[in-house]
Amino acid sequence: MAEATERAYRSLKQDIDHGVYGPGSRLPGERDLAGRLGVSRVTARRALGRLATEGRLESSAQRGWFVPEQVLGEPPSTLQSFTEMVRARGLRPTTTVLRQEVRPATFDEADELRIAPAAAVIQIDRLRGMEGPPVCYDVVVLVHERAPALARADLTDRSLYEELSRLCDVWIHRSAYWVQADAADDATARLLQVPVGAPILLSHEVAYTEDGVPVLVGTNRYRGDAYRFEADLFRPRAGL
Amino acid sequence: MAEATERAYRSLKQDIDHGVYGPGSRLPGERDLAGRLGVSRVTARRALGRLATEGRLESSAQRGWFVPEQVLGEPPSTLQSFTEMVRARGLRPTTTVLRQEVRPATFDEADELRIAPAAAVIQIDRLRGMEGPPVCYDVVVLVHERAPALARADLTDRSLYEELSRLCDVWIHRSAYWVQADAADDATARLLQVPVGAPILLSHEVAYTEDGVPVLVGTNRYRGDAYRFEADLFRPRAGL
DNA sequence: TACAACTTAGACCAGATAGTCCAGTACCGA
DNA sequence: TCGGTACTGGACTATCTGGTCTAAGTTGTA
Repeated sequence: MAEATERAYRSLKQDIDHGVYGPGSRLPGERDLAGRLGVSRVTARRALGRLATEGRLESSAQRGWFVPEQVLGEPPSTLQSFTEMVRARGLRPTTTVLRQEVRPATFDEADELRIAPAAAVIQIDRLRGMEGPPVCYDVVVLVHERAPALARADLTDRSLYEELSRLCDVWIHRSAYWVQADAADDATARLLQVPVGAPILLSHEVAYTEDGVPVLVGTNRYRGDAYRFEADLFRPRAGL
Repeated sequence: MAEATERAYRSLKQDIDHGVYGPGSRLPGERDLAGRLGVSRVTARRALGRLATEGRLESSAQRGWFVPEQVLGEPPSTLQSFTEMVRARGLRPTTTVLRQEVRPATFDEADELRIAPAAAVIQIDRLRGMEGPPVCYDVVVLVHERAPALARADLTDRSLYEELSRLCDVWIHRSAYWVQADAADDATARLLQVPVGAPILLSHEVAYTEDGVPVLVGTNRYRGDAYRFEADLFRPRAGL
């Protein structure tokens, strides 16, 4: 396979592996896809065709390309919002907004978000639970310019990711994530109704759009006994 | 380098430096370029080739020459072994084997590993550190049949994943992972040299080959202050 | 003069590109 | 229910591109 086709093929395959296009979903149109891949439509079609022969994709004339539903499908390393995760467990997520204001960015934030220091950001503090006591204390800092509508949006019992998509037409595509175990400090213990020193899962996230533009940094503190972070990880084959 | 090639090289380099051809952009075709530079195509190609070896240009067959974007590499959502992670930080991983024996699988293990209950498994307990005090208490249970050589392999200061590949020709492709925050119990506290109740990052992993065959389940307990779990997550585009 | 190093023009190829046309599909408003 | 419209995958064409090769021309040096 030639170089451009190869690149397009790999890029598509990776997106499928990572669940960017989940099972059963339809890919963007060939013309759109070719544009995103930086390749002509004919080349994009060659890559799609190869994925189809491998059973990774199915085409339906005049309808589109689809990711086949697979019983044994590899669950992708998928980014799931708190709201989605709670709903997936059949519970109803609750969210209380503690703070929602526009302020200048700190140096660290400006660095992570690739904006000028002191540029306007929106800070949103929320307390989140699933029908019972609070489970998560959530602090999000967004670039004001990239999501202005969120400065005044009502996020009570709503998903920030969904509102970001609905109100601001911003879609989070990738997040750089880390989690570590920590002990609850005074403020966190009070908010999450646990003893000081209780185990807390501390997570930090920088979320990007498809273009690689950072949109928000989030810091979540979960009750250790009420939350577990799950992911599927892939191991790159050395040399490949 | 001869004179004509030298001239062409300098001219092109200057154009790139001065932003005539910006990052990510495509240069005019070789024939056109050769005309503008007042040299033959072969000479122009020599100059282009030299710029390519210097990393200032990239060629793509049948497409053109491109000015590389300066990329801040996107680390994929990658499975990294403890050994690899420690090495990536420039430290030397140390591993002490506490236990290494073949025993029948429990019901839970048989279920996760898709083997018959009481089938033979290898259990390996290790204490791991990076040059200093122990950081991780690591328990791995492998299917004996799928990796028999590991029953007697010496894993002191070695990576299990690497030995798995080297001795058993088994390559871990994907892992189902979860982590949660926990408090250190007596045994863990003693091994990791932390107070009872100190925050611990508890991780659990089921590792699969490319064929989707489960090979091992691992349970790691990390000192909360010494380890952080990192991943890149992708968000499936709902419905679109 | 002879030789080597460099440059040139030209041709050919497989791969890639933009563009067109077509028939089938989905969707929306009347 | 119907019709219009925008969009889709499928197929095809003409054109361009880098990669490779050959043969001839030019220049400088021994």
